[in-house]
Amino acid sequence: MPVKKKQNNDFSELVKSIVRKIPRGETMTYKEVAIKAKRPLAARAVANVMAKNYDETVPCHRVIRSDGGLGGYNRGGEEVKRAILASELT
DNA sequence: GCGCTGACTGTCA
DNA sequence: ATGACAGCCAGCG
Repeated sequence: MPVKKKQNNDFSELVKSIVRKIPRGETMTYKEVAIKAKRPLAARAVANVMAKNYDETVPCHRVIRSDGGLGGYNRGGEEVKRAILASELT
């Protein structure tokens, strides 16, 4: 019983493309991604794409909230975020 | 077609 | 600074 995930639509791939473009060590907020995805108000939809349709090709951990929080990938704290970033930076 | 939900965001109290 | 409310987009029942 696979987890419920969204289908791959243009929006999903678009969002994934945006996140994929994020340089390692850098982080982008859902809002920024949504804006680049031509949907400046679709921060939630972006989050959904990651949540239900996250790909290994998409470093969701580089996508954070506007508050500076991680969001839902690790849900631990900025420390975890730094750990991941540092890990890929290695 | 309607309503709910979600890894969200911004504003008001 | 914290809590609550409303708004937005997309998918699913």
